[in-house]
Amino acid sequence: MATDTEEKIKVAARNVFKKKGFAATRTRDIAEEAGVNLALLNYYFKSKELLFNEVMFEIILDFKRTLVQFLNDDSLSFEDNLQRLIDTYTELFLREPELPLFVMGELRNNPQVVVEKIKPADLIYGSTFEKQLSAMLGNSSVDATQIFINAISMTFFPFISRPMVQNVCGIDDENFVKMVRERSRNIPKWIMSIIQTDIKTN
Amino acid sequence: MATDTEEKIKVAARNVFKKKGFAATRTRDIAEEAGVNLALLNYYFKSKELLFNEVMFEIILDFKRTLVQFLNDDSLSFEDNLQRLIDTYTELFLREPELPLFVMGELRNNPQVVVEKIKPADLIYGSTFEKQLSAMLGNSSVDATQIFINAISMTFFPFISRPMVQNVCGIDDENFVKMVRERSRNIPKWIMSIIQTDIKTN
DNA sequence: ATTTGTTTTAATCGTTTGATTAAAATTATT
DNA sequence: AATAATTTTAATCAAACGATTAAAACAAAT
Repeated sequence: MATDTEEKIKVAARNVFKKKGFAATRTRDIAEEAGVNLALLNYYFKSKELLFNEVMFEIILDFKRTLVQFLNDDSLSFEDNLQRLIDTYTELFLREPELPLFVMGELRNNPQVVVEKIKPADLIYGSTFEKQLSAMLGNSSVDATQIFINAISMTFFPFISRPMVQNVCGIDDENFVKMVRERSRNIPKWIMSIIQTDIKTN
Repeated sequence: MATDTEEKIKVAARNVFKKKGFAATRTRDIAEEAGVNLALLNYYFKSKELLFNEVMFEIILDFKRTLVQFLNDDSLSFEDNLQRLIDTYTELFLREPELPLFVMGELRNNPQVVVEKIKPADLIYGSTFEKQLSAMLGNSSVDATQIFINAISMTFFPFISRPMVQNVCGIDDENFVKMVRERSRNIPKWIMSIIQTDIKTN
């Protein structure tokens, strides 16, 4: 059972680490953000590194949860499942804008750890989602994985390159939210276009 | 005219900064990588921060160059221009795998500086590429910018999430290269699918 | 050949940073 | 209420880090 203080530190650590990454955050930043004495970080979490690991694993799991949640629902069509997946990630990233870049950064710093925690291959292969997608593609030349990568790319990347996107589109924060929500509605349609053209050309 | 030493430092700094980011790199790392005395960094570049800025601006400009290069060639069709753009970024990222994540990281740390350096809106609007794309879309419901974002997303994101992609696809480094090259050939086709479906549904 | 200017080096400085400690404050137990 | 255990605090430590310095090594100029 986590103390009140312990929880405050964890929340603060999550915020600061997410925003600045491991190397750029000082333990004093976290202590200040938590409104807590510096020594308490070590009292509860031993070291900066262990605190980071604990926080990072939680973030990674939040990230993974969305995937797990909507990959195995066979009561919905492929397109509806895809729509839900994209919607959920879009809303997650709207709530926590630093999440995607943080995860990608960790993926660079600790590829094997992150991949081991998420195990994306294990999640996708054998899932309802993958079966639906494969069935739809038939013996098309491009495989299901590439289509999946396209969907994730189109969903994630605008958040990672947000300031650039806002400049290109000439929009403020408020309209960025509208834009990604509209993209979220469009991406399944776009994916279906890709699939269908791909089927026809074979 | 840059000294030999000065250039060695810059090259080393570029490599280390790209890999680890500003906060995580120590000046001693750079000195060692350059095979040069630590004090020479300050002798030639005043401070770690100024060295970083110099290196970062060069990286950002390398990044921008590809965009500038292929956005205004009206001797080629839209699809051919798109193909060249995607090919060039793909080959750039194969040569410098840390580039996309580094730029995105800087975009988070210093959004206004990076956007000001690249000015993507100024590059795109009024460009041949944008005119070709807009002409193709006509009065379709989705605008040219979204299509452009899709192309860039599908091109960039696999590099940013590389370890994840390699796990999902079950491929090693060598086959990752093959995969992104194949994607590079497919993305223009996929983009055309999106455009054409979008036109039809309006 | 001597002087002047430039580049490189080893040593060291002052801060910052993560971590520890010993005492104080608070809470729990008897 | 007295004692023991836990939590919090202020002060401080040692290591790491960016930066500086003074002297040495080297090159250029006269």
